[in-house]
Amino acid sequence: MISEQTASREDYLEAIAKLSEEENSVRVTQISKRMGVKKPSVTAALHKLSEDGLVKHRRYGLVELTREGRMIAEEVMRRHEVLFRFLSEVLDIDGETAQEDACRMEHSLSPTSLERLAKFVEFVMTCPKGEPVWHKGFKYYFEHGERDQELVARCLGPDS
Amino acid sequence: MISEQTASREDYLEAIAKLSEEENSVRVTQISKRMGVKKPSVTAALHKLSEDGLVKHRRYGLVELTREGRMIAEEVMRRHEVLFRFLSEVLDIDGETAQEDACRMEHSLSPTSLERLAKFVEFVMTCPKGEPVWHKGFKYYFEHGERDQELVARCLGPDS
DNA sequence: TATGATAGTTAGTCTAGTCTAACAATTCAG
DNA sequence: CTGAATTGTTAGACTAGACTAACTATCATA
Repeated sequence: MISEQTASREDYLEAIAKLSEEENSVRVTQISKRMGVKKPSVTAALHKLSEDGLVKHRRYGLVELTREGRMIAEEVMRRHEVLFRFLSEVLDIDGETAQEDACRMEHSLSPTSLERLAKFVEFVMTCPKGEPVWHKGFKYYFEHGERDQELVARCLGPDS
Repeated sequence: MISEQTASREDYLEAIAKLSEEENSVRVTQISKRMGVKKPSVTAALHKLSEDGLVKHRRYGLVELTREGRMIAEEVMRRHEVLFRFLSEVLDIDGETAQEDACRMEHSLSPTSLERLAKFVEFVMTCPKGEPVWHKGFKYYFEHGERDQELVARCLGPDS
């Protein structure tokens, strides 16, 4: 289960999943608009995804994900979410760029790296003492091109 | 300059660049082997890259990158390198997985995120005090599923 | 220098994914 | 309940990128 999908197919599944959350029914035109693709392309894609049992779609009817389709879509959305949070929260990249990059990279992150990256973001963003000093130090570093000596000094201890 | 390339074209340029470093001349067969692609595919790709002025190649002859081709290849290799180092050194992903992921993601990282990520890796791996405590804490965290209280305690100060 | 091995190319096929143009179904207003 | 507007589909063309089979250069060596 959770067969390998192309980037394009993953994008369709993801778009359908998001539209399902936002609207109470999903139609070809909406998918077309959201993905910036013409309607015949959507019809063709739905045909193939239908054949593979990932979506339900009858001519002129509504579009729905099957259980398997939804699982794949959720997997893709998770990859997107984790990448987006890493880029925007940890690296402090602006939201628009982070979204665009996440959209492209979400198709090429292995499960191993995904889980590790998720842990990383969680680790950094839920430090029990608030924003870690080193993270402030990093922001200073990429903004000024050099380390903030005051923050370095606060990073005490022989091996810290 | 540095026109947009497809993933496949970037892969060819990258392979040619690496072979140029390793061997003293580059031929179709070598590219074919390295990329796991049949020779006619290489010929076809070289044709197109030639037309666009990214490689020099005469029938039955050697393959070389033009100045522009080399610039693109170096850009791609930099993306690969930065992603690889992030995955393997910061996230502590095993080398093989890190290489595979870097190979796929290297085609979808924007210049903005690339530079920020490079700074991040540099910041983490060249801490003036050696490996940062928080980084050890992260390794403990993903190995054990929870924070090492001793390390948390060492992360002192009101807002650290 | 002739010849077999190796290297490279050409021609043609296939798949995925997109598009346009034209047609068909559905829906909604009057 | 009928016709225009909207929505969706079909048919057909195109591109990128891969493949196989068959052909052609090139090279090395006897």
